Amino acid sequence: MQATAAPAKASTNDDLTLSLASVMRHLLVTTGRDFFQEVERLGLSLSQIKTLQLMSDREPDTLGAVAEDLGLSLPAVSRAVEGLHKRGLVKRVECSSDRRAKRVSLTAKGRRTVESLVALRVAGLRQFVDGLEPHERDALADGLAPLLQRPEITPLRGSR
Amino acid sequence: MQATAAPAKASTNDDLTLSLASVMRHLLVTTGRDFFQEVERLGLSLSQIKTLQLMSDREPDTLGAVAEDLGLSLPAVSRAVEGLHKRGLVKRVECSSDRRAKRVSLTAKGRRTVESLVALRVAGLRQFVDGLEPHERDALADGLAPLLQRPEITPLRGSR
DNA sequence: TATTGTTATACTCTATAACTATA
DNA sequence: TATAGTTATAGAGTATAACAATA
Repeated sequence: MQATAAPAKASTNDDLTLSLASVMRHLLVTTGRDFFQEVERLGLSLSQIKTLQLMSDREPDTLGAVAEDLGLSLPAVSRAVEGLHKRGLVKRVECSSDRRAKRVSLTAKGRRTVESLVALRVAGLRQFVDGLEPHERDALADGLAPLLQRPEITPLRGSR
Repeated sequence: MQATAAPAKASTNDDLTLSLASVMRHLLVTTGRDFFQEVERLGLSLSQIKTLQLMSDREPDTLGAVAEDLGLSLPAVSRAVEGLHKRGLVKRVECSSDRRAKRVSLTAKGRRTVESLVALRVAGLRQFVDGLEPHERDALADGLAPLLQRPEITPLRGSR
């Protein structure tokens, strides 16, 4: 199979979709290990992890809003947050304007925990990247660069 | 920060890792919706989904082997498989050489179910791909192509 | 006696419902 | 009376332990 006159059109949308699926699957299988191991070690439930992640890029918010965003029931979030509170990962402050409501936010410890979990995820990808040949690495970087210009693809910020 | 003499090295491994993480996160958030909705509709547990997926590219195997591969306890798999059996998605045949063991495999219906779930996942990615501008699409295809040559990245096969 | 799979029991997480306190 | 959050209860799903059948 050699390129003739149509060099760039070697790939249909079907092909590209399958390529993307294959690479994503590989990365998911490969890079999740340490992350889930750490979650297990921390003794946190999936809902608690999701809550931490959600709160990490958000102003203090009510339990109801968190429940809504996570697609969980209010009681489920209430219990998840209770557990996070016991571990000192979040704080709850009574809302001054409506004393029924409470605003949840991460503590410094909670923020550190989220960052360490994100770092583990990123570390898995980093291993993959480090294992690439230069030509693979450069091609991938060029392939991703245009996508990062899209407003809906929020850039993940590094640890510093 | 402007590029001076090193044009192609605009991206460090750190940058590339973050780019990859950003795009993956976007795709995961974006493309999972229909899939999980269908899982819910089917009334299958996550362990049952994993079991179906595992068995879809594997010869009939024992419950113990499945449990081992999924990182689940044998009883958990036993119950998951029992549920799948009730729905007609798997069959269990007593092993002739060791009558304690049973070999599990997908039925035709089970295979169709897996295929429909995979199709939903792929459809989400396909939507993303279809929404790309030509230059984004071509760049991404060129960026992924070298990776697909790697033996550890198993190509996903299309429905036909 | 060891091993494969099933059944028993206890635990976690969830959702719905009942409740408490504000509004 | 309605709403934010908590506590009560019941239902999945899991793991460990006890069991049955076979090796």
